[in-house]
Amino acid sequence: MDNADLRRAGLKVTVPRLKILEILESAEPHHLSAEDVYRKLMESDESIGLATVYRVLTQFEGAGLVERHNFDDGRAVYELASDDHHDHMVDVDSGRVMEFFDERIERLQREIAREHGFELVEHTMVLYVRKAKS
Amino acid sequence: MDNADLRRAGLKVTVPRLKILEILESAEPHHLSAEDVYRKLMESDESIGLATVYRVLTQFEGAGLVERHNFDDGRAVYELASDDHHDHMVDVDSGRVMEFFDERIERLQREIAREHGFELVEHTMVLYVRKAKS
DNA sequence: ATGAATGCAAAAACTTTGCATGACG
DNA sequence: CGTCATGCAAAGTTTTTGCATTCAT
Repeated sequence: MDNADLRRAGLKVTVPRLKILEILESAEPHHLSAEDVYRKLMESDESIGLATVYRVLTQFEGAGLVERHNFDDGRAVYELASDDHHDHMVDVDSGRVMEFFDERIERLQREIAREHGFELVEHTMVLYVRKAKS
Repeated sequence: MDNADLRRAGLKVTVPRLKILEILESAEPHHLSAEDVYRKLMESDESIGLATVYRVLTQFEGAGLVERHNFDDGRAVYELASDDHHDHMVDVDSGRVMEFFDERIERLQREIAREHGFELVEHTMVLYVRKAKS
């Protein structure tokens, strides 16, 4: 029920928004840059402007439908906001991005924030890794 | 002995490189964008091109002299690589960036990588926090 | 002297904006 | 129908590159 998701976010239901939502849902890997989304739209023979892609992604982010991350190569990537928070692990050799969740990290982060007199609002964590030598 | 640092990195000792190194050393806060560095150079009446700033920062990064981070606003910031690794905490209300180090986190990250069959090369972690309500 | 480094300007990459047209509710 | 959304093109940002000149060793 993507329609409902959009309405709930106060956004009109339009073809571009539905298509982009659909692309984000079926994306593998989950992380797409605006260009990635645009390219996939082209492949599906949709004539949707790149500007619209940016606008829609930004709106989606504002509405909490997607999350925006900045990996260390400097371009923004978007990913559908699922309820299950997770962090990222990047294989520096292959560039492959993996997702993982570790409760110990989550707990520790909240604790560290507290120890400094703050409360944790959110966090980003990316582990750059390499296959362990066998 | 910045001279030695540069030579050790295989870089010729030039005015731009020395000046930029100096700026990074005395920077408060530690994190400067290329523009920030450029602006400070202008203030010191140095006529060094912005392109050179980018080139030098990139070289420094390659040489391990500085670290590059991408905070969530999308522009790259550079910071002198000190031996003491640390992570960052950003106060979402004030925008203030703080540094901290926590061995428990470091250890846990290595452990998580290992559990997934990888070895940790490096990592970035930013905690977005807010002052705890009193 | 010779290769590396610089400055400038031009270009590339990424993202945002203005405006007229078209679509949603 | 009124407004909001879109497409296109133009402009903004940030970063990179080409090339002639200058500098370090």
